[in-house]
Amino acid sequence: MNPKKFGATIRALREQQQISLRKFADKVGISPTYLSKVERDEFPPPGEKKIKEIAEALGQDPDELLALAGKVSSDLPAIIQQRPRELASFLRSAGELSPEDLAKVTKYVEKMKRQG
Amino acid sequence: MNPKKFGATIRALREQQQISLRKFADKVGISPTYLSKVERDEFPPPGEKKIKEIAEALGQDPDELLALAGKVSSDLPAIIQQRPRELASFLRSAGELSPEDLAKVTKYVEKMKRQG
DNA sequence: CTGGGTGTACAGTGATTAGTACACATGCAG
DNA sequence: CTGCATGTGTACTAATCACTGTACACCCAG
Repeated sequence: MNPKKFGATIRALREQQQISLRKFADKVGISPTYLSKVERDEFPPPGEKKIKEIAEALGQDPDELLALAGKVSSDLPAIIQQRPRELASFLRSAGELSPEDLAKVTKYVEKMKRQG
Repeated sequence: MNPKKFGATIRALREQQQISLRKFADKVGISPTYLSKVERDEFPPPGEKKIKEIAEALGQDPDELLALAGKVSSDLPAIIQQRPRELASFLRSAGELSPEDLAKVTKYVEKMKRQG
């Protein structure tokens, strides 16, 4: 989507929690320099692991934050690889579904899981 | 899955079509040296683009071949990023579904698409 | 016995990814 | 006006990725 909003987003959230850049960098295990550049979208977002730590520290959904960074949690590709044809074609269809229809599908799956 | 079967698989298929390594390398746009190493699983599989050309040249499903290579077609992550929460949670559920149940879900989606 | 085709060994490379260290400037508290 | 915290500019770097070129040994046809 918008490829330049990751940094701005996490900066805003960090400022809401009143944490200094250095403290936050330290908490998520990166250098302050790097975080500074990332927050101003001067550097691309970090790797998956760091993004997940950032999400945790900021109380955000990791998948959402990864998406903002133009990434996807690596367990999802791993799942797709188990059944490439079915899941690939599902996803390509799902891309065309309305949000409501997608919600129906999700409910359908939930039901199946409950029934075992 | 088996992280060392990609090369062996494409070598077998290539030999079935009776194409020489050099000709095949040329056809898919890589060097013979490289193909040789890849086919003996001495080098990791090539990038997505080349794998798709290989799939085409061998008449295989690209998603299947990509999966063998431990990869996923990049349009799928792109789709997931449109609705990270829903699709991530769907996939994590789908990972636990039996093949039959997954087939049911796929049919359900197909039906929705036909109905618009 | 040479010339073309087969696959392979060895050695490297250019681009990208995911960062780091060090030094600096500004502001504000005591 | 010192001293400490804040964020930032400059300059690298180590590792990985996705390959390539050159040269070689082998086989077989003519």
